[in-house]
Amino acid sequence: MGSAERKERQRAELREQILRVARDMVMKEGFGALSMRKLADAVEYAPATLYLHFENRDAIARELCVRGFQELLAVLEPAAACEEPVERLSRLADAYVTFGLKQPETYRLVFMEDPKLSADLFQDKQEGAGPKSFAVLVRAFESLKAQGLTLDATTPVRLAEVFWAGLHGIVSLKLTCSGFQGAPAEALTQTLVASMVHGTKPAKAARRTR
Amino acid sequence: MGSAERKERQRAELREQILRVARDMVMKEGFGALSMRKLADAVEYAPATLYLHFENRDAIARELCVRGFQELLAVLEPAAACEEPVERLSRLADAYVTFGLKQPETYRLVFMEDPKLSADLFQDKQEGAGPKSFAVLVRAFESLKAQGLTLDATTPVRLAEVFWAGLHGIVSLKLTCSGFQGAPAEALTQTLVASMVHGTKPAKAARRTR
DNA sequence: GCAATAAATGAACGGTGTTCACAGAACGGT
DNA sequence: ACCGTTCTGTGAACACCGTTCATTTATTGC
Repeated sequence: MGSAERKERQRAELREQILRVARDMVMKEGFGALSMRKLADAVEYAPATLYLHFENRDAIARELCVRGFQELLAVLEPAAACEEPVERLSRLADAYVTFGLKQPETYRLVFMEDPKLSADLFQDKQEGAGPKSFAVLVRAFESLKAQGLTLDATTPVRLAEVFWAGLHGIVSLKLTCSGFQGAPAEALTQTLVASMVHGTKPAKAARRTR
Repeated sequence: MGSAERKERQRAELREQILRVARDMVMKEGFGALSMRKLADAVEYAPATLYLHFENRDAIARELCVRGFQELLAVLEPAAACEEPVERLSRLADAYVTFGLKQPETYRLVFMEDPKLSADLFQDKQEGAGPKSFAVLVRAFESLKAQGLTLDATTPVRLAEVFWAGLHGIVSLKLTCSGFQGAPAEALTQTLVASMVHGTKPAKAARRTR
């Protein structure tokens, strides 16, 4: 009688295998080079079979997006554990940028490809990796604000949005317009951190800027 | 015999027409929807004819890129004329972001599509719109630094790079992850400006943050 | 073993960028 | 006015692409 469950399991397993192979292809050659036919070839099924498990190519991309974002969240979380607020922000920034540069194609897929793919990522305020990651940043700025290290008139949420934009800008310009910024990404990152930490004693953050 | 020149002129004119139509198609439906066949249809030639004027599709894209960047430079230049440094930075930021949001597909093509397309844009330090635009930002930060309104240990070039990254982050996140940032782009922009203007009296910039 | 259900597929449709042998027009020289 | 060259333009083909659907194959419950 357990055969129904077994079939279910096999189904899920194939689905998973498809996603694994798709992920590999994306990481190696980018999302643009992910074709249903090559993917089918790689998992040794006919192309049409993929459509028994995914509505279409975009559905696969969406799934890879949420997983990619989960990976990002996973590298942010250790950095978020740091107590000292400025240091925490700095580590979060480093973790974010490092992730983007180490996994350029994943980063592209999640943040730079198609609005249709990224749209869902920021819904589901409780569970999704998007809101969770963002919340980590907001908390960092709340800690900074508590120590009077942020712009007075600006909320932590707003600061987090701008900070994220800065990080995303650094990563995505490196990925797309590599010849643009002269400075290495870590230097830019720390300048960004220093820029967003206002107030009495930015000495520590400023020193890392050089 | 002026006929050689006339042919040259006709050739250039057709090339121009192809680019005009291509630009329209990109602005309306995005670069992804620009197909050589549809383009050939629109200019009423056979697809193969396009290859007499452009090496391939990417060559057309590259040309559109440099023109798109020229348009951006054209909206930055008026803002750069402002005397007061903080106000100048603020206007530059607004101009940049407004351009990106008003011409999303052009912006995507220039800054978010393919490194191969954007690579050239930042070479040619004298003539290119890329370096020229960047220089405008650097000058703005030089003015700020002269008034002691920037991070001490950081060069104007570095600050300009980070600032550009911030602007690019704001625009590109709006374009790709629309549901992400709650605040409108202008608000984010002004917070970014306020963040990068350090020193004695950021009151003016800070007020615009709200 | 048989009927029913699920999984997998081959072939097709309409689309893409690109190439190339070929046709046609325009030209310069005689 | 003719001819050979040179440039412009094209139709047909190649090799891909995502997606659909009727059909076949395998698996299940009885």
